Amino acid sequence: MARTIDRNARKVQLAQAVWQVILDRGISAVSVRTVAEQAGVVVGSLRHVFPTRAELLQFSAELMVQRATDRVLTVREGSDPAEYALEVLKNFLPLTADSRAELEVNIALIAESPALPQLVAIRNHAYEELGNACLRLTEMLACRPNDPELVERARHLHAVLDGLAIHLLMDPPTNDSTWATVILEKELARIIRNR
Amino acid sequence: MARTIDRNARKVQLAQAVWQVILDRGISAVSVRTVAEQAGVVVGSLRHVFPTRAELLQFSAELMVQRATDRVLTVREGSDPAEYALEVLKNFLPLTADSRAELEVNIALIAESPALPQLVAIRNHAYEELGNACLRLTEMLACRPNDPELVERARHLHAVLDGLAIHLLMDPPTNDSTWATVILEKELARIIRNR
DNA sequence: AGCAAACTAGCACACCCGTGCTAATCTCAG
DNA sequence: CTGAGATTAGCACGGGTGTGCTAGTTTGCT
Repeated sequence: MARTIDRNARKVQLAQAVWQVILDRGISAVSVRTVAEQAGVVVGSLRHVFPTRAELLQFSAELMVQRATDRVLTVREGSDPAEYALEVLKNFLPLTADSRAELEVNIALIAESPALPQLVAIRNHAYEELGNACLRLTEMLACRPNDPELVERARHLHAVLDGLAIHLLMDPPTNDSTWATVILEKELARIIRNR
Repeated sequence: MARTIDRNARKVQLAQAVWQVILDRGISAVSVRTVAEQAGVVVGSLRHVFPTRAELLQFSAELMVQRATDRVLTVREGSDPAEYALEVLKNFLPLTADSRAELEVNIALIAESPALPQLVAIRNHAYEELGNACLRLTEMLACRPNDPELVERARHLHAVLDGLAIHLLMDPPTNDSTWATVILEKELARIIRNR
């Protein structure tokens, strides 16, 4: 054997190159050549890890979802449930350069799904997970676990969350974005008030 | 002179071909050749109307915004303000095949904006218009025109609207979608209740 | 040291890309 | 009918695309 070295690290490096190309030049500019160049490797090396373009994009999408998941798992449950919920949900808003890029890439990959059917499964899974998270937080805030009535309320919250995410993406990144978290707080307060 | 015929109709025909290609094969598949083939014309003819690819995509985006605007303008103000507001806003949700395709194309074009900077201006304009519409409806429902306090409430509504739009896009088109309008009604009811 | 596996590097092919360009065809005003 | 401008048709160029393929090079276990 030889350098069994971090094959996964190489994959991550290449996925990040994919993201960068998407951010800089749009999804149409993503090719094995542009990505390899962005990553500073030759095409042959890239194709040793990802034999086809589809595999490259699929991994890039999966890693992005993984990143978001990991980020939200770092939030520790505190004393105040509302504060905890807010912290968790803020992780799904593009408030930092990283999460902003994440969302931008996400949208680009969704737009490409007609050509890459594998991507819709990834997207659907992430969507369901986020929906479940909203439901769990709603049940927690309302202190009524397993109440089917809360499903609609959770969907409402989920809609606000994704809507805010898009609106933040429209604003230039330098703009003040506290208004978004204020609206999110209001939405959480509604759930608590109606508990 | 010769057939000064509907040059604009031809443009519309080509724009629709663009949409169809995006829907079927993703934004990356949009080229002058694929679009011309989809429209049933040769590349030369397409390029007589749209000399460059950028012009083709720009017009396609603008027409899409125009379509949505036209659609919403057909709603007549009725007796019940809440009902009127709901009808207006429902036009921005992908509830029909047409509006669904519209949103899908919209997202694809947004994803391509790094490569086509003209698209972000179109997108921003549409976004602002929708924001203004939400504000006007909110003021109407709350019976408090020009109350700056309503700006945040209108943004909240706007977020719910766009969030629901995305969620409807995730669901297969055949699925029941009344839940979305129910949530929208609830959001409007909140505005009225707090008037 | 030796060697097999992992990795890098790159050539080659057939195909699609946008666009400049010319020639043929059509259609109506005169 | 005639001719001019609108429209269609298509060739050609340089360049980018994904991927099959073959050599070189490195690496670490035995």
